[in-house]
Amino acid sequence: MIDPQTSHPPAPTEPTPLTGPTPRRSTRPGRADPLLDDLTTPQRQAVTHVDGPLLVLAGPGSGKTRVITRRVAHLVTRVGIPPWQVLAITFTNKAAGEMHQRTAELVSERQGRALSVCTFHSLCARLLRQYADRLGLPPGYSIYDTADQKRAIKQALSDLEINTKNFPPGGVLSSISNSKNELIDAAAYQELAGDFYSRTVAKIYAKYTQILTRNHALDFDDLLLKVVQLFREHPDVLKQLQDRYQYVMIDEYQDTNHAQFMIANALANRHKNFCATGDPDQSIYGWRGANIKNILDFEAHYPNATVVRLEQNYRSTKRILALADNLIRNNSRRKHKDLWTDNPQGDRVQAVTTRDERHEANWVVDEFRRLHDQRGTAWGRMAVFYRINSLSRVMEDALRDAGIPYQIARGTAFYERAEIKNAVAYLRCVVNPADEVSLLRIINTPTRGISDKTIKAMRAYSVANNVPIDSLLGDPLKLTAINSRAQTALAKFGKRMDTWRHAAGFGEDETVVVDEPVAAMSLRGFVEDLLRQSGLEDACRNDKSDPDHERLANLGELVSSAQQFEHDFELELELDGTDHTPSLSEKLLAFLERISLVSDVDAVDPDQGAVTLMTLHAAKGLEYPVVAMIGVEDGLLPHERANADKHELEEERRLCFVGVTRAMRKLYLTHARYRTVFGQSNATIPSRFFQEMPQDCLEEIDALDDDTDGLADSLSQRSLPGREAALYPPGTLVRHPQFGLGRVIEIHPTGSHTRARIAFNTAGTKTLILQYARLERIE
DNA sequence: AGGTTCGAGTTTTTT
DNA sequence: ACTCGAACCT
Repeated sequence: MIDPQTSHPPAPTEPTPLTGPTPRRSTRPGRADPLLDDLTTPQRQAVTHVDGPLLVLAGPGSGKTRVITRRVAHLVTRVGIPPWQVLAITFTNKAAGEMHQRTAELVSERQGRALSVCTFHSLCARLLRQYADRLGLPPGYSIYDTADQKRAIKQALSDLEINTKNFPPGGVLSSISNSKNELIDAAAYQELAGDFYSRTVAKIYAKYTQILTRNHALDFDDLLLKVVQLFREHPDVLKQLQDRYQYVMIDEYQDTNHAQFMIANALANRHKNFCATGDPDQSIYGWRGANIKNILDFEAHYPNATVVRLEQNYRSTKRILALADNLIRNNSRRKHKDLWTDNPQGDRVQAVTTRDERHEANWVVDEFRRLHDQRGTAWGRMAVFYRINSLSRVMEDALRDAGIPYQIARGTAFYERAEIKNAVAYLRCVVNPADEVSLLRIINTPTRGISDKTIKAMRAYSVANNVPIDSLLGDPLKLTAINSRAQTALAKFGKRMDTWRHAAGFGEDETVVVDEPVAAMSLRGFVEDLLRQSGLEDACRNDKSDPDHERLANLGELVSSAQQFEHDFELELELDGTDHTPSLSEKLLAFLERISLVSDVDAVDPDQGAVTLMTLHAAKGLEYPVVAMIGVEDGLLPHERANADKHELEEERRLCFVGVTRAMRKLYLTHARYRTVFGQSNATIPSRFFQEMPQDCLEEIDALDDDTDGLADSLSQRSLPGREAALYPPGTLVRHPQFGLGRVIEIHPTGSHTRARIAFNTAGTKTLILQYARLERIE
């Protein structure tokens, strides 16, 4: 597969075999090289940089991915660096996959496979499995997502008898998470805690850590934290890794947090071949602990660093770029770049005022339909961005009603469904018996006679005697507080779990050798059996609240995804050349790890031929010819929670900048006069960011009088746009009920509508749709 | 034991 | 408006 954007074929003269001539440490400048031919001077400078620290400050659409992939290919095929010495870290799994593929196209198949391209979290998960024994980690540890974390926090709160009112789990969790990212553990947090709130959080933090340890579980932050710990406590491991990964590249460096900074630095510290790419203006994860100073202070950390600025934009029109540039100039905490482009001027960016969120969604849908029907723009080339997920709903409804294909970038949504979470919890329990959060989730799901009372008794016993809760399944007689019927139910369930565990190849004691027929079982088969034997499948089949058996279908989908994963995983190992057939237990471990680390954008398929809906955060790194940003209102963008803090406001501005710069040709920024929140309609104010955009790049569209709710659509179909236009030639003096007197500047029919640009005396210049604007001709 | 109803909290963004 | 948990009912 060749990227259509790559205008040249991936040089057939390659590859240079691994066993080729002695590595050359320089390239010959005069000779044509397909890796360098079509690059600009700064791009080439970045690509041909070999040793020593390098910072690439890449503006939006400046060909950053191309530079990274070319640089890897250059290192491998021109300089002669063994591909397995190259480590490239990206922000999402999808980005990793794409980068891996695009790089692999430039080198030999064999070399491509030997490259390491992954995210920080997947790298860490892998290292922790590999070096589990060094840290005393159980190899089957669970990775807790936010929902699991909240349950653990709630458990901590109830163990400590702390009121969830004053200490909301979410808030406590984010305090803990921020601390972890700063490498502050529970003990250090306690030291720093001054006020009552922090002192209490310190207690919860300690308890939470204890619960996770007891459950053999790590949260997302722990993945990073434990690797930092691994490097600190085991210098030999670090040295081994430093020598293996001599060339370290980190993309989206502006979004790395302190822990990630420590990991990257530790890895690159020995050889100093550290290439960071990113753009401080696109740093949008500060709330998650990302430290923009990592990129701003790069040169201070590496005084001899080479810095390359990529300022030419290949993506957007002049107007879109100028609008973005003007906006971002309002930030103070940045490294200025002179963004420019050779692309055409393009249309003005349309700033659209609509009545409410339904009207807004319908306006976007109508406009997209017009572009599709009249200009032949494919659905897959259009996208809608919003600040918060809840805005997707109206948009979805409108697209569905209009019969337009769409996809939502919510890769994790599937795994958040209750039936899927249950199934996954079973799998986790099989792999990790100590995982109490997962166990409690499924112990009576579907119901099997284990009541809340029984569960309470189990927890009480487990806490009082400091024994793992799962041990009670094998020995329920210890629980004197419950009746014999409950004890039997527990024992039966314990037996069931043991059978699965054995089938999966996880013996209770390490000496158990897996039987032959068991080892031959597939991951798919195992998941299927588990769904059937656990009763999950029957529960879904008999679920009366789900007549379409959607849940059952989802379970089927999980089986398919297990099968798909199994196939990919085996293929991967096979291609790796390692002569090793993975056992069921290995496959299961890897499958669970994958499930835990999927991200929202991972599900976006650009070739699906559907309009794509996503949050501004998920949009980073993507581009679309047509983009509509909805809900561009104060309180939403910038978000109200960011209003107070100057830094947070700057982050909101960067978020807006990211959204704007995704657009290649057409951009719409819409806001609604009234928006319904919690079922209550509230008046809104257009985003203050509008005032920071250059007016000559904007076109204000007033859609307040449009009828895009479908009622008058049939009427407007009948009107003749051409004739209407003739009635209002440019120069005509008109009166608008709201805007007063104005003069028509230009007028043109567009499909069923006629648009008129009118300069009003007091209300400024607006573009109105003639059929809806109740205009009056003044003679 | 299991289902139902009622009330509270929810919505910022995510690996 | 919608989801989740706790109390309450069968």
